[in-house]
Amino acid sequence: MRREGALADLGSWQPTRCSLALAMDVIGTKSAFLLLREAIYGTTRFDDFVRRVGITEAVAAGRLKELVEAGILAKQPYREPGQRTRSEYVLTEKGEALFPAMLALIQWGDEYLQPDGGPVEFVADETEAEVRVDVRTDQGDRVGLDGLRLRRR
Amino acid sequence: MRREGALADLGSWQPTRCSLALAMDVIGTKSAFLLLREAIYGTTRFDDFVRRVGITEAVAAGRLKELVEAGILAKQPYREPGQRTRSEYVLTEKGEALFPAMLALIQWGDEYLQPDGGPVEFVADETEAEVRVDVRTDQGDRVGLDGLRLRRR
DNA sequence: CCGTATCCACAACGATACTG
DNA sequence: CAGTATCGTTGTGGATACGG
Repeated sequence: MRREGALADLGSWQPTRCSLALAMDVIGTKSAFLLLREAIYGTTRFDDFVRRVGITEAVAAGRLKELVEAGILAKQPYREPGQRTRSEYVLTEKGEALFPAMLALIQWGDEYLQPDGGPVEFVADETEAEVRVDVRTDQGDRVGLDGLRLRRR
Repeated sequence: MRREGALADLGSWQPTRCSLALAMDVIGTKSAFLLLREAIYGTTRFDDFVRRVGITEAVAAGRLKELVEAGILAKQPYREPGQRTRSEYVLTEKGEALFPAMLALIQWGDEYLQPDGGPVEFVADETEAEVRVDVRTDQGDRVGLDGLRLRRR
């Protein structure tokens, strides 16, 4: 694979326009990633985020506020019958769209950082089929880094 | 989707065993992500990493060393005919395995953070077909966060 | 249950200068 | 080309205490 040549062909590269750099400006901290993992796992309550992620309330409050401002989480008041009003943080569509990225990182960790694979996996609700993330062409063929090149849009 | 219930069913949760937390301990900085993006784009030389990522030499040197120690990059001396010996940083198999995660983040940024989509895209070398990353069951059906649940391994 | 307020430690990063 | 050295600033996060 001659990706370097392919990149050079693209000419001058604008780091500020890179989508990954923009993404990391929004979610580029460990705590943000772990909060998002929890949100994907279904956690919605402040207290659960704090306990399950293992961060302090101050950090959780700050990060959650940033994620809400970024439109990734929505903070909604709700009231169970007979209870007082509480807050919950739920993923927006923008937030749910991060699921492939999160799952890809979890999968990578399962495979290369865990001695015996990861502790949990996602399965389809009915069929129990395990779900995985991978890279495919629009024809549906799975592809790796070899055999790819960059194209300017 | 009742993921919260599904998670609660899993009982006590060990944050330290989470693959995402382990992954973030290794690549959990903005500069690490951007260096990996460059490596995936085909960059191999110190100087190019510094210029294209837009970080200082000190940061690049430190991060690259960590990525080498983590087994994600390999530092190799090489010599072009008639030139002096240089160093290059190439992705190991472990490093290449991060491609789906990186592409997923880039895709997310393209879609939600860029006004007109991202500046570049990956295409298959021969067919020119655009490649994308998504989540599927092992039967090949694309699935979203709804309709999934967690299962303990 | 859902946070805020302070203080502190350290990690991450930029700027600059310098070396083989 | 491929780094190292030093300095200063900001970001990130832990600990603790406190309030609606």
